[in-house]
Amino acid sequence: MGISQEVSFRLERLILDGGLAPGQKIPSERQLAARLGVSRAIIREALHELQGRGVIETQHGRGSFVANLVPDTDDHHDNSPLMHLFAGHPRTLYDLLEVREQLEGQAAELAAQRATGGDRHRITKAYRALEATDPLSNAKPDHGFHQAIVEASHNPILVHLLNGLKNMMLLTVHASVANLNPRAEMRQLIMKQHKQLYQAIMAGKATTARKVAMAHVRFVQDSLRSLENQGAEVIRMPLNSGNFHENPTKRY
Amino acid sequence: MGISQEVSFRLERLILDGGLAPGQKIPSERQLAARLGVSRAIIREALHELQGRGVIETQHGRGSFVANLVPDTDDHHDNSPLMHLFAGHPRTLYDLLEVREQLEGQAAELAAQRATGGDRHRITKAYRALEATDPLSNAKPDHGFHQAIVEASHNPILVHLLNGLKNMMLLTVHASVANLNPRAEMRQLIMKQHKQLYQAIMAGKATTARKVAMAHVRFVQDSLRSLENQGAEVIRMPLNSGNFHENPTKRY
DNA sequence: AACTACCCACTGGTCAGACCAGTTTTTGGT
DNA sequence: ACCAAAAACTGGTCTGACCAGTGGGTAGTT
Repeated sequence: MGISQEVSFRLERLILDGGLAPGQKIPSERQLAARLGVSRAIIREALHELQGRGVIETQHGRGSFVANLVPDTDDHHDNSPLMHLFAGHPRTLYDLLEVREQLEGQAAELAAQRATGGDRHRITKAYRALEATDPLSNAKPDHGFHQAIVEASHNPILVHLLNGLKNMMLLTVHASVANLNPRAEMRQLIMKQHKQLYQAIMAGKATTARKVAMAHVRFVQDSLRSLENQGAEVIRMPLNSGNFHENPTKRY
Repeated sequence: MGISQEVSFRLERLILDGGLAPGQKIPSERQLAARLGVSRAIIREALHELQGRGVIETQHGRGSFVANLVPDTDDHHDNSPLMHLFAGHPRTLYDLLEVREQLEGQAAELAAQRATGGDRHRITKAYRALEATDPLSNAKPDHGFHQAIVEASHNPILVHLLNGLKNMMLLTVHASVANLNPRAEMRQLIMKQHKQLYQAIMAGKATTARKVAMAHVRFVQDSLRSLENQGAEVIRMPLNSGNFHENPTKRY
């Protein structure tokens, strides 16, 4: 193992084992270099590695600080490699929606073809709940409705994939965007889409259901895009870079 | 954001977008530095960050390689709920193909729209290799061809999902079925489909490419079904197949 | 005394070039 | 055709310099 790795391990050990609390400042690069008897370049490489792991955060001119690594340990499903790929790559969100458009369309089509009595009942129930929630609806009813449809496709693979994609979405997109329907027009459009989807599935119109579902996803896609063009911050950057601009680390 | 971070993002993006396969070598530090117009130190810091995230692995004297991030996510093949579905449920294979039909179709469509010069070159190369293999071809060239197409879609999510599905296929379907083209007619049909797909993508005919790709998957589906009706044992039950997971990940 | 401007001593960020240490390829002699 | 030395790669480390933000302190102003 190279010196660089050794240093990064040593630093990590130091941080985890002992005195250094989240938010605390770690010695400057030059100090570390002198104290550990290595060049500053090595220190920088080691720090970048820790940064990649989300152990520390660095601020130009101020120093490096121990990151809040609590979330890192308790839900480890969002540090999956795929999530990392995602972090901070806005385009990937659209890649996601691109795929989702297909799968959601297929789910709707299959649901229209295959929904049993029980499925129809569940879908209807979810749809009514969707209609009921008026103004500041959270995303839950929406999710329930789509979930019921997907399950009615009777394709476990599809259920699984869409579930995964949805989780990624939720992790990536600001919650506020998830219910991006503060504007009345938009809410009405979405409700109309839901209604069309519901009716198509209930009528067993597979092709229509597919089209409507795909249009729905595409609509969401376009909405996000236009939001983004308006300067809204759509993507949430996990762990590093994101929050220290707007929310500088507390001083001590 | 510093140049270093920018570079690491750019590299990460390159890895995903270019669909660089796990295990694949990335350019040397000096090459990257020259090509991106930054110093080697920056490249090293960026690489260390990616290393910290587990995106790449580095070997002294040899180079840096794209880490196996897929196995990490599909490493659940033991405890994944998805795998449980498979055990003893032949129908799941068809569910799989059902979804795959969609995604392959989309991949082909996007490839036709987005393939760059490099993509076209890779696809052509894979296609020639496919043509060359005459009789008892193993599945590798076929896989290479499809893989090249999927990667040309420039949608990392799609790449990831199809990769996962393909792995499941391999785990589920008897190898003998993978090359289910002992019969000349069948082989010719498949080759014809490949040709059509290749030409459509090269010609940039997105809709045609999608249709052909979907038809191809459906053809495989039908073939498997008819094989099954002839009494062949198509499904391999993962649970009692002993050591199937000793080495599911491909080497490079 | 309070406020502002400025300077200076920090911090991290980037660069250039050199050399060491492994690996792979090329080469040259048998 | 073979095998071993040499050359041409690869990453690993060091050095010393300079740029770019940050913060504290100090001198000058009000």
